[in-house]
Amino acid sequence: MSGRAVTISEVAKHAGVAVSTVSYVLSGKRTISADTRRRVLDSINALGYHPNAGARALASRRSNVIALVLPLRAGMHVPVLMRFASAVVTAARRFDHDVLLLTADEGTAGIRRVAASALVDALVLMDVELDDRRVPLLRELAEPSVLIGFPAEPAGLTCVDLDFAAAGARCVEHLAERGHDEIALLGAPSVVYERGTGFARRTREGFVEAVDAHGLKGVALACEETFDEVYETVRDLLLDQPALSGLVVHNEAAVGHVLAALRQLDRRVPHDVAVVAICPDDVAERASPPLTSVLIPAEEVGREAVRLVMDKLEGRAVPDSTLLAPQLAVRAST
Amino acid sequence: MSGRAVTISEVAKHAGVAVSTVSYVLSGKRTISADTRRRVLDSINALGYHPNAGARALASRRSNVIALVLPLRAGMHVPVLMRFASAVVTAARRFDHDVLLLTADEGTAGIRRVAASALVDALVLMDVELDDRRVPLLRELAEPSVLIGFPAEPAGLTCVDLDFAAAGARCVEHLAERGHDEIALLGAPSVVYERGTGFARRTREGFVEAVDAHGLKGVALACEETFDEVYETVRDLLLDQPALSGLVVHNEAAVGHVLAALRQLDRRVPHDVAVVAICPDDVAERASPPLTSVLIPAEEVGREAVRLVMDKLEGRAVPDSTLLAPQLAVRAST
DNA sequence: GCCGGTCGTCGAAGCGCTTCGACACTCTCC
DNA sequence: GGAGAGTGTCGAAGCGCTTCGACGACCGGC
Repeated sequence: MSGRAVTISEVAKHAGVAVSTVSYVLSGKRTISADTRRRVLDSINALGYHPNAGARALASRRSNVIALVLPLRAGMHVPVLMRFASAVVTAARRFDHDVLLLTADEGTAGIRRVAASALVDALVLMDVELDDRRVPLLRELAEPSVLIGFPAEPAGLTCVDLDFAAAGARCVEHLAERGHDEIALLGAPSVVYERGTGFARRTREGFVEAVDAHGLKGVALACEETFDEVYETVRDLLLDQPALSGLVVHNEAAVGHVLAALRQLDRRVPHDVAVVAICPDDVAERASPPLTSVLIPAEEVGREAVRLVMDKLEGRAVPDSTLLAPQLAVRAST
Repeated sequence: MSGRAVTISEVAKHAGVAVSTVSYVLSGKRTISADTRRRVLDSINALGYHPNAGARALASRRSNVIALVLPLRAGMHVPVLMRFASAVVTAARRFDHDVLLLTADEGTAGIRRVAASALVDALVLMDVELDDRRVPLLRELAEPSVLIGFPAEPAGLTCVDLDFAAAGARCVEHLAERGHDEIALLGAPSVVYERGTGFARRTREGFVEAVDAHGLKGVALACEETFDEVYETVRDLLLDQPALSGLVVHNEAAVGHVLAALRQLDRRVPHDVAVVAICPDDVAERASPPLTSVLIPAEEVGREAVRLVMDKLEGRAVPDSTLLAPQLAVRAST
């Protein structure tokens, strides 16, 4: 292979047509006779032609690349982020776009750079905080963007996420249906609440409201991620509330430790304590016992984010806010 | 913001110089007087100029983008992959390159596409298998590439990785020094061995050889990743070999379960059983007790991979094989 | 049989940048 | 004081593609 790449004009010569005709065959922006199209396509295959991305971007003012901005911070459960990322890449390919990976090291400068240089057509930001430094920048950018997660002031932005408040409430409902009336939420590490990450707070709010609405006794706690800290938290919780019989865990990294702690404290799941998790399906299924859970629909969220950003790119109107309904999968833990 | 972007010719006009002069100021490929350079740089700042990536790629035949190919398969520990990825992005930025994220959904077609369309200048592939379908393709590509991990037949390729054989051996040595003479390796899930992933096998080989060399009794087992399976594996192991006193764990996802299983089987770490892990530092530190470990130097490997690929891009000779020496951090578990 | 309207194709003008050769200077050295 | 060797700058030719306007060929309608 290698050598110089095949260009569109070589294809045109080979097929006996004009360069522009080849371009129109590829883009479909003008009608081309079936016969000509056939000849052009054959030549493309015969020569192994691939359009040059730079030239195409220059001429069309579209790079067909979107940026995926991944902060990679403490307290985030990385496998979940990765599933989002993977879903975004797959979805973007369906729209014939590639994905440029941006991390937070560069701060907002990276976003500015790829937008100003027309390296990307649009942006998808993940793991958005309530007070996110990147948000003001987005507002002044010409490029469309979509956020996965909600900032404090989402007006004028396009955001998509699982409806975490509904997820928290759904877990409470499930436990209430099962007859538990004294329950607790073990949430994210406290640093995540302090940072004001939206999804953690929204889950807690949904939990608290549902507890009130059902007239249950319930408490919401932060939850660190080492075994020892989790053990202490669970032990103290059971000491305080011996009648506690239901637990909602919204912390992928801690969920295994919670189960281990319950084992060590001689509480059987689900007999003594029922456990509902908010976590990806694979984590729930791999746990012992497999956990009843509200799944975090990473694939769906990623796909939706891409769909929205493509709509914006085409100038179509999109809703400011897209909340995906939680789905509860009942397994052995409740 | 927005509106049309500033072009190089506007900068040239503003500074009262030719377009080519601006270009040379930016690239440094010809000498420019300090005075002219100053004026040009001022104009660039005043106008907020950012070179158009597409135009630059077209004219220079360099996109300043490298592809990062991430398979995202079963049995891989995702946080580790992510740390590699993050390191690659950061390192690439130091060379003024961006990173395009490719997953395996497209198979080898994605690699072919981004290379043929000149979207990327070079490729970094992660999580390489012994018999990797992507490898033959790399050989026929004009674009330079670097593999993180080793295929079975690495001749003519550039590969970089932790020296896993040395890591396995290092763990054995450490346990031998501590006086343990009956030990075991708990490795990756069996599917990973079957697939022929290099690092899992190389660790096992290093382990086995070192066991022989030190005249120890040792066994190497695959290790699944649910608690129940891990528990059974550990229980059976201790049943078979009651005198076993040292464990090497090379499986990030299972390491927490191994410790939980030992707790449940009333074996104290390190008093009854010493545990050495091969895993990222944060996992080792977060465990209870904190684990003596050979760290997986994701940042260093990622950085090295980028350095190598940039060298190749510049036409410099690079070694076929780069093995990073393992480093053992002693903590509370041995 | 002529007019207006598609339909299918072509040629050319860019898109914004890099890079090559040329040229006008200024030094340096014999 | 003139040859030779840098310096610093410019103009123009692309890089490979998209897209616009133009135009011939063919259609049906009166």
